[in-house]
Formats: sequence, structure tokens, C-alpha cells
Amino acid sequence: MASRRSQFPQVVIGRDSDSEESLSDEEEEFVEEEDDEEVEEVEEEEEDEEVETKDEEKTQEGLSEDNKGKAPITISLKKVCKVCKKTGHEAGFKGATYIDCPMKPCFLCKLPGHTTITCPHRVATEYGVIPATHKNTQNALDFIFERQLRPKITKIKPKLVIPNYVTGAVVRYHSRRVTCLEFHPTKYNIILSGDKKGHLGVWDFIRVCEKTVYRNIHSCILNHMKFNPRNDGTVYGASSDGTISCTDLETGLTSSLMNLNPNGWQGASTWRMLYGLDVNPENGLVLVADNFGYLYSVDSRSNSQVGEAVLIHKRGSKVTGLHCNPVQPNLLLSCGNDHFARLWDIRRLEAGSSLYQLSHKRVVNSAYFSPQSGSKILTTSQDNRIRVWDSIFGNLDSPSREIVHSHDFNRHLTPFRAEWDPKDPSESVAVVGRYISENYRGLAALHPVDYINTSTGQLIAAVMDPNIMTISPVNKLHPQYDILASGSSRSIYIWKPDKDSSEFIEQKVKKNILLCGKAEKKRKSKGDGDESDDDISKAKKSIKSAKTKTKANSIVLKAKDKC
DNA sequence: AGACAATGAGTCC
DNA sequence: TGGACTCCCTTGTC
Repeated sequence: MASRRSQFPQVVIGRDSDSEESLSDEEEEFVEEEDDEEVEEVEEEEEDEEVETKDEEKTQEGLSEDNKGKAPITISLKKVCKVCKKTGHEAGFKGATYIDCPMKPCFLCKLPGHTTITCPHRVATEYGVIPATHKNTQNALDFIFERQLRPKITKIKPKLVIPNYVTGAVVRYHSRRVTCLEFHPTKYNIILSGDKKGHLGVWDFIRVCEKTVYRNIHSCILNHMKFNPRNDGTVYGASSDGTISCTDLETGLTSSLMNLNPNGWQGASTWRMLYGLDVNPENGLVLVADNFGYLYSVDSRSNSQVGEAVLIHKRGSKVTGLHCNPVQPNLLLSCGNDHFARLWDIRRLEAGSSLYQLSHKRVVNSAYFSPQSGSKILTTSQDNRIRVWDSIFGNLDSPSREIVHSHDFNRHLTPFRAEWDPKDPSESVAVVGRYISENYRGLAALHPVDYINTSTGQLIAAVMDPNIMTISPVNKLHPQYDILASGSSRSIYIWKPDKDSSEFIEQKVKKNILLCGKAEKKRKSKGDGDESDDDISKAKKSIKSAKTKTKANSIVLKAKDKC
């Protein structure tokens, strides 16, 4: 591992002078204040009410003097819950912890009677996981079955390595939020990223400065990308502009395989948007699906549509994802807004002819076959549950397990999708971003990226970085190396494994942050090497002095291109 | 610092 | 079926 790690470069996370100054201010503020300021703050808030009332009265008097004849404004000082609008309690952040409204069902598991803080799913992540009806490798038949499916795969399980700290980043790389990520299948240091504007980023995360963004491929959201299996210099993209693109990564030259809106904008009821995309190399097909429930097949050689569009989900509802089985080329998995994931035989594609339909309680964000045997299914639904079916050849009436996990949010964020670790021979590890925040060492509310053992429901790891204050809904594990890529807002982060020691991580973060531009000059003129002046301690101090999450947000390090 | 908008699914009628 | 309204642990900009 060490040799592999040594190939990685230093990170380019820089900060501009604005953030440098604001952090200095925060620090000064912190130095002046006592350690137990937070406690004092709470007390002050409570006893302040009367004072506030007087202040208000004074203000009102002042106002009425100025505007004689106008009735004084009465302001209620009763604390009102912003969620249920009732008094007596308040929902919202208290420091780095969010307090739920007790009148609502649990925000995590959706069941009434408790809040997120006391939710048994938060305390013990395996709680309530439905046990598997069929477990792989449990008996002789299973063993033979699995050996037939995966003859080349070793039975010795390699040690699980978790990429848990950020070694590289392009902060504010895209102009809108990142929607999809894809590692290059052969050039292991290249990652592709799509965004909400339809731009396509190509970044070499070893030679950090080598990055491009192609802006003329799509006119709106690039929803999914897939490399061309016959030529890994080109990539297919499905966009909400209704086109399939095929882009040359060297030149950025793009050809269009399909345009579902040849007559332009005729209103929302006719504008077709492409969401799901996958490539079926055996049949030479590019498969895409739209927001009205239809699947389209395109011959990748002739760039022409094959057959008619087929209704695979409820008419008028969005198909959110497509996945071709990696072992059985005729098996297709789809998922959609009609709360179903469906299994299809692409030789017999007709509306209503699915082999199975997997029912969910809400929208299904993603559905994937397991990457090596293709015999398991992993889905992410907006009902805050990840579902696992252990064998597509077994009983598919109900999932083998339902794992409660916070990813329910349908606006403003790219939908969360739990994704398999393509390297894991046991096909159990999955990675997924988390919506609900975690109290990071009592300092800040951060949104972790979770590694989940889908065979047990256990949370293997929840990785966080104090510099990433935004939610990371898009995550991809590298097909060959122990690398995780995360798309968080407009930025991309590269994680790699190391010791699970927070001190070690802090040292690494300190080492890896390079300042640039004005901030770098400023630091040089001041003289470097002051231990208390490093970025992580600044960040910690600024978080500690932050009374609200908004204020804590100011620690986000801004990056400037060093190159 | 606070207001606001972008934006999408659920629910009710 | 479709429109109005609600949800209200986002993020970025003005």
C-alpha cells in the first residue's frame, strides 16, 4: 500500500485572501473568549428575554416618536418551533447537533414516538435490519453456485481498506453542483464529473493541475455517464436536454446519438429528459430512459435507435436509473419515480413484461446489480432505506435486508445513490453519502460518507473532513485502487486510506494544504512554522466560536488554482 | 446577516 | 389528471 500511496501528489487546496482574513478575525474573537463560553451563551439567552422586551419597547417608542399617529408594532417573544409552529419547543441546530421537532415522526426512520437523536437506528445501525432469507456461501449448494458464477475470484477475503481522508480536491471546480462521477476504466488517475449545467469535467487527480471542463456538450443536467466499452477515449452522457452525447475526452468533440427534443421547447409537458443510461457491450447498445417512463435503445455502431421506445415505468413518471447485468447481458435493471425497481429481459421488452418488480415505499434513486457476479441487487429509496436482494435467482418478493440510512431529500441535492465497491469480492461493501449531519468531535455538523456492510447492515465507517461542510451525495469507489471520489456541491474530493487516527489526519491535512496567491505571500512575509497557525486549528477555533451552523460554514476553505 | 431562489416529490381536492 | 400548496437538518449569491 505504501508504494501505491507514494504515487500520490500533494493536494491543491488553497485559500483566497478573503477566507484567510475572515479566519483571522474568528481566531481573534476566540482568543478573547473563555472556553466555557457556550454554556454562558445559553444562560444569557434565557435570562435575556426581559431585557430584549425592554429593548423592543424602547425601539418602538423611538419609532412612534418619529412616526406619530402610527400604532406601535407588537412583537411576540414566545419561541415558536419553525417546523410545527407550536410553542414550548424549538427545532433546529443547537451548536453542531440538530434538535428535531418532537411533534413529527422520526426524521431518520420515519416512525413516530421518538426523534432522530434517540432513534434506535442511529444508536445501533444494525437495529431493525430484516434478516436475510438466503445467505450466500452458507451451504454447499451456495458455494457451488457461487463458484460457477465467479470461478476466477479468490475465496480469501482481502483486508478491507477504507479511504478515509482527503488527499486531493478541486474546490469549486464546477459552476453548479456535481451530478455524476466516473473513473476512467484504464487511466486510473482520471476522473470524469458531470454537473447540473451539463458540463463535463476531466481531471487528473495525480497531476492535480491538469483539468478541463467541457461546457458545450449539454444545455442542462448531465445525469449519467458511461464509458464507451469499445473505445475508452470516449464517453456517453445522458442529459435533461433530451440528448445522448458521445464525447472525445482529448478534444471535447461531441456527437449526438439521439435527440428527443428536435423541435425545441414546446412546454414542460412535452420536453423529454434523459436520466438513466447504461451500455450493453454484448449487444452493442446504449440504453437510456426518460422522464415519461420510456426506455430507448440505440445501436452504438450506427448511432440509430433500435425499435420503438418501451414503457418500463408508470406512464409520465421519471426513470431514475438503468443498469445492465455484468454477467448476464440480457438482464436489465431499472428504477423510477413510480416506487419500483424492475428486472427485464432485453430480448423481450414490452410494457408490463418485466421479470420482477421490486416494490419500494417511495421514489427509487438507484438500483444496481452487484459488480462481479451480478447476482445481488442494491437499491436506494427516498424512504431512507437501502435495500439488498441477495440473489436474483432466489425469492425476490421481499428484500433480503432493509437498512435504515439517512438520504431522504428531494430538492436542491443530487439524489443519493448507494454504490457497490467494485473491488470487493464478497460483494458486501457499499458507499453512500449521508444527509443527516454528524456531530464532528463536538465541533461542527458534518455530513459523512458512509461505508456500509450490506450483508449485515453494519456501518463500517463514516468518513468526514472538517473542510467539507457540504453534503456529499455523489460517491464513487475506484475500480482498481483504494480511492474514493466524492462530489459535494460544486467540488470534487479524493479520499485515500490511512491510519484511523484523528491526530494523524490533522497532520496530513496541515501538510497537504497549499496556500496560493495573496494568502501564500502573506504567510511567507509573516514567517511560517507557527504551530498554532495551521489550518486545522484555525478551523477548529472558528467552529468552536461559531454559534450557528451558518457561521461554521465560513471555515470552508476556498481553493484557487495553483497552476 | 438576512432574504431569496433554484427546485422536486407528496398530498389534497 | 392536474393545480395548488407543503415540505422546511441546502447552497450560493446579492
